[in-house]
Amino acid sequence: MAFVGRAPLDETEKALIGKIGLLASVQCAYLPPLLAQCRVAGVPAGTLLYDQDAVAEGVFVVLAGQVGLLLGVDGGRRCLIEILGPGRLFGEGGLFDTGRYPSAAQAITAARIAIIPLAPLLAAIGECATLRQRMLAYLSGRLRLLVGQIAQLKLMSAAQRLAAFLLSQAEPDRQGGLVHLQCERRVIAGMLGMTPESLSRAFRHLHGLQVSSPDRNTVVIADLSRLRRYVATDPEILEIPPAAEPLPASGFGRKCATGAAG
Amino acid sequence: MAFVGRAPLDETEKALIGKIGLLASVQCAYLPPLLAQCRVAGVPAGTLLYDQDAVAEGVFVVLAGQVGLLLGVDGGRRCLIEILGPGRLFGEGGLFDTGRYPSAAQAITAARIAIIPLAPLLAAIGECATLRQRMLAYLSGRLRLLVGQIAQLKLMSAAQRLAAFLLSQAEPDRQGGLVHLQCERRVIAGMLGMTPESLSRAFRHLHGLQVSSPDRNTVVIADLSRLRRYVATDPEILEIPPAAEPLPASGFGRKCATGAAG
DNA sequence: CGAGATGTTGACTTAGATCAATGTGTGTGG
DNA sequence: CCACACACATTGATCTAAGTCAACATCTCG
Repeated sequence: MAFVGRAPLDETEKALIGKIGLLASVQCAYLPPLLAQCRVAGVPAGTLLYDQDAVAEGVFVVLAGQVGLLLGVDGGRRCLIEILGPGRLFGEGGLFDTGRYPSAAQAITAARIAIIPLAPLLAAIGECATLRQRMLAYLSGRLRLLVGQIAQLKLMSAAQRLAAFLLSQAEPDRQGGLVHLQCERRVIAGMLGMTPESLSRAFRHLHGLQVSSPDRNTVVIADLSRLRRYVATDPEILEIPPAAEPLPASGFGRKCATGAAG
Repeated sequence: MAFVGRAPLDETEKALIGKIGLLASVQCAYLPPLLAQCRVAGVPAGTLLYDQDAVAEGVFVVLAGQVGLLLGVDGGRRCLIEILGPGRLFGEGGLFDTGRYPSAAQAITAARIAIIPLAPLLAAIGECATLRQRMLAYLSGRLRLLVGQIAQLKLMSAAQRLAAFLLSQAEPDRQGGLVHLQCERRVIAGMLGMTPESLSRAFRHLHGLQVSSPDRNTVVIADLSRLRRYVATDPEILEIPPAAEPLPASGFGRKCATGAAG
């Protein structure tokens, strides 16, 4: 791994790692030595932290900056699956079966990354029931998120996906919200499964719903609930009647499963 | 749960459950009593086995028939995430954190379902290291599959997704392969994220690659490797040069990350 | 300041959705 | 057993969202 420098964690960094869901408030004798074996590295933007199918050497935590997870399909094309910010764990994908990283990880911005070596982590998971439980919960949570992403790609328009993304990133502020985009638009476009051009147009579409972008890195949502309604809506039409419950042997084909009483 | 009948497992069914990845060849004192507590139920097509967000009562194994996992997004629309055949486990999504099912499950065809009650399963996982390991591996595997699906939705055309699906289902047969589709086309269309009409056209598109469908439930692939090449290909163009490795700080935006030496 | 990346906008193309019509089965009831 | 109805599959004719291509504006950085 082409990291530019490695050092032990300082106390602030230990605290950040201690806050991530997986390790938070675990009382486990294995944890302090695990943290002691962690190393931290600063990497410039664009660094490939590991490549898809490489043998897993450890898991990672983003301390600062942003990291992208990239998946390649046959034929060399890659797509951005997820953008990870500070506090996010990654590289755990192949830990428990293949032993290889299922996707590649690349620093989107300059970043600080904590490296948790494999052997002591696996040992700790093997010994500590809480940690085990956390790991299972963590994987379950990721699974749910990804399933949600699939549904979004299948059911929602580009503008709706952008709206959903903004909502997921927004810090609430009275009835509105504020979003800080630390990364480039093309990156966001990639994650939302569209081109930068389409993203630009999706933003313009959302202007009509009082979403404005005073500068490149900021998005202001004037009315969160209105945006939520937009996301929950069939493209174009507002205020649809509640959908019928899933009927026996139907409701699969059409995008919208509401054609019951026709 | 509106099951039409429950009975203990017979030996054949125990054998099938014993073959699924999660439980296969686990020597664990907790396993025989766990299997003894399982029940089996026959359900007609269309039965809703559980609904999204319902409190989890157990996990399930498909013994016969097919079960669909449906995820609803806000607004009542649902989409088919996965089609599960015999031997597949489901309902494990919220076991380790929320305690609720993250998606709904519906019988696509008439089906036989084994029900594994929650408490003894969790107990077994808590006690048996192998089972734990299997559970982690199982979740990791599912995670990878879903990530792959996301990439497919983002990068591949409808016909390519169909081709990938067929390849994943094909029983190899010399250089060709045979696929048995037990479910309706509309169901397949839903899972591939397209309409039945588009699926029909995708099939016609694949006729050009020697994929034929002599009857409704059968698809014959004359040349598996040719179809694989098609899946691995940028839409339209065959025989592309190998892609450049992911470059520092680029390769996110465009669908195809191959614009290096231009 | 200039060069190259990045973002936006417009014109155009296209993949796939939608709508509508027409087969094609697959029961169901007379 | 046949006629009827109904769901499913296919086909064709549009329509539209999003991709593509190209021009231009902007930003960043050497």
